[in-house]
Amino acid sequence: MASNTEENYLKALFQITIESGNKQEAGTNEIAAHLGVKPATANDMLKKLKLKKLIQYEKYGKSSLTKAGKKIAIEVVRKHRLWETFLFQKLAFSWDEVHEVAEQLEHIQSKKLIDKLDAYLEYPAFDPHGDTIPNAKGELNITIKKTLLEEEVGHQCKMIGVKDNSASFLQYVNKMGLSINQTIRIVARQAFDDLLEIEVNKKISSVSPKFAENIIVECAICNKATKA
Amino acid sequence: MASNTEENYLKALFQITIESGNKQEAGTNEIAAHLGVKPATANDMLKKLKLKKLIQYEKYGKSSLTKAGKKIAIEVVRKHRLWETFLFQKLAFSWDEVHEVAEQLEHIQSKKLIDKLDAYLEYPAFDPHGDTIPNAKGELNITIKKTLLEEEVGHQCKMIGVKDNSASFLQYVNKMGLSINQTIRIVARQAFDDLLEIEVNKKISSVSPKFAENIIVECAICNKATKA
DNA sequence: AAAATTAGTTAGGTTAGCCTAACTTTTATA
DNA sequence: TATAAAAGTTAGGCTAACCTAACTAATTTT
Ligand SMILES: [Mn+2]
Ligand SMILES: [Mn+2]
Ligand SMILES: [Mn+2]
Ligand SMILES: [Mn+2]
Repeated sequence: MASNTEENYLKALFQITIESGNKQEAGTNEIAAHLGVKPATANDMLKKLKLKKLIQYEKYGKSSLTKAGKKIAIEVVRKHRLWETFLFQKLAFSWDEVHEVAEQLEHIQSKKLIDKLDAYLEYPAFDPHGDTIPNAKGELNITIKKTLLEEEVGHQCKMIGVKDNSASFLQYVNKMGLSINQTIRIVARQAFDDLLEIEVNKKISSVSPKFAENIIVECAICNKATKA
Repeated sequence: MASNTEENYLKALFQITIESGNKQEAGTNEIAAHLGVKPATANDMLKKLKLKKLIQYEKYGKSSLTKAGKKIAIEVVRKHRLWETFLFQKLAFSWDEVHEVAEQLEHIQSKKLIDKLDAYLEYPAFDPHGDTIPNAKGELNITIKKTLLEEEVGHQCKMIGVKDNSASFLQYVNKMGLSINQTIRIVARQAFDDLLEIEVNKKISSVSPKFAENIIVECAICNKATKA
């Protein structure tokens, strides 16, 4: 069983590699910076994780997850995102409050708990930030985060998250009648000032490009999801 | 901020003293045994907790909680019991599965989380074992655990927990139409064989004394709750 | 009251996870 | 290609939470 700290390293490596850039590896300093520890500390841990066969690592080289390490990393990500969804949907936490608490909850060890939580939330596909939630088998749909700004005119999409987590933006979002899972239809894009006309709940309104690029959407029509 | 381990020691001291016996103190060996560590280990921690002014302790003497220590202990107990209630009521865990997971969840640090969870559960007074849940102010109603066996004939009471957590007993309980918060009326007590006639959901049935002493009830009529 | 038992303490040691300071290897730049 | 900068490693040290073994104090038992 991996310790909380080991889980954090595996998650960091996963996020730096698979999620962010597309190279399947990360340097010691990069990992250390991501976790807020010194390179010397990360170095110790990388050697330990290698011994446990959770990562591949050679002196002076980059690190990458083994199959076993990736499995653990994805489980942690799954727990993190399910807890965020729980906090947001059931306990009325705001977007910007969920992450910190989920950092703690993601280390609770109980397969049963997380699978029951998943069922209780009705198997959500996305967390409140619009990130994909891996399923119980560890399958993760890596959807390219698409924003409302990029959505095509005429298409109907679903809001699945936000990029900006500031209270002011979230209030603005609420005022526009938008929330997670809300259906949005793109009515038109004004060439003159780039304003986007959208239809929400049968009401048409206009939003700025700046606003639109902070709304994450999913579109059944132009979906190009891939399995990881 | 107290570490998980410190919290466990404070909770242990609380449970040994206030809850169990009625002396407000416990010995080093007793605490060590309760936590499954060696006396030498507990001794180290007691000295540390004394330094932090969370307990009173003198060499070769018994230990007791200070006001600050008791506050933390009660917060941990509150979290433990609220999480147990959540697992039981919302995630359909059985009585005997909740404790282990709650041992982990009780250390999550977020005042907001626990207060929101409390609200979400509609401020429950008892956990699935029939133990009182301290409120947000740290007030704890120490109700003497009363069983169905001791309930008076004619009284109407509410089932708040069970003593026996075995799967077989729980199934039996279910079969009798009983569950948490279920109202039970005591119809009669047969002098001949001590069988208890109870009314549940307008249906009358008989239960053995052995059965009755494993059902924890609360009775509005004969309630003698006290504040701690 | 002495002896035996139990309770509690101290000293010294381990491991995980962190650090700083000094060093080495790799990579970038002149 | 030499040199400087960046990246990575090693050595040695710290604290929290555990341990064992040896000790001392308090409490029973005889
Ligand atoms: Mn997060
Ligand atoms: Mn997220
Ligand atoms: Mn419990
Ligand atoms: Mn309980």
